[in-house]
Amino acid sequence: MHSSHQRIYAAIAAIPVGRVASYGAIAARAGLPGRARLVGKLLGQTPAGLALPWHRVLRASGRIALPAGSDGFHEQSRLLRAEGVEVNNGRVALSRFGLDGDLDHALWGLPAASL
DNA sequence: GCTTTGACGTATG
DNA sequence: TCATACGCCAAAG
Repeated sequence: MHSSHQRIYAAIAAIPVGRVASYGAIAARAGLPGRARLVGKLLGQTPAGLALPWHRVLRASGRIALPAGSDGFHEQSRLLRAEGVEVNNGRVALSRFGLDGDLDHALWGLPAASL
């Protein structure tokens, strides 16, 4: 059985440590092109405690989707910086940390442990 | 089964 | 860079 959220979780889990991806990229990676909102909604409903690198998911603009100043916002910034991702005022340079950029998209699918 | 709800994306000004 | 509009459509109620 392959529920859409299962594939979405898998796509998120596939983001290498120290890299980020947009909601749209996750959706596409999950075989659901154009369903970025579904990814966001799912994460919003996903209970904390689930071992998922949700913090590596940003908007297409490279900004943190959560409301600036909220707990989640700060939490996400913290988790990203802990992995070496530079976060400035809730923004990340996708040109350097994004998988969508022209960087090594080949990293997709590689288990984080092998990096 | 119809309506509302999104941690979104792209286009446009 | 900000705002506004519109598209998208699976889940939740």
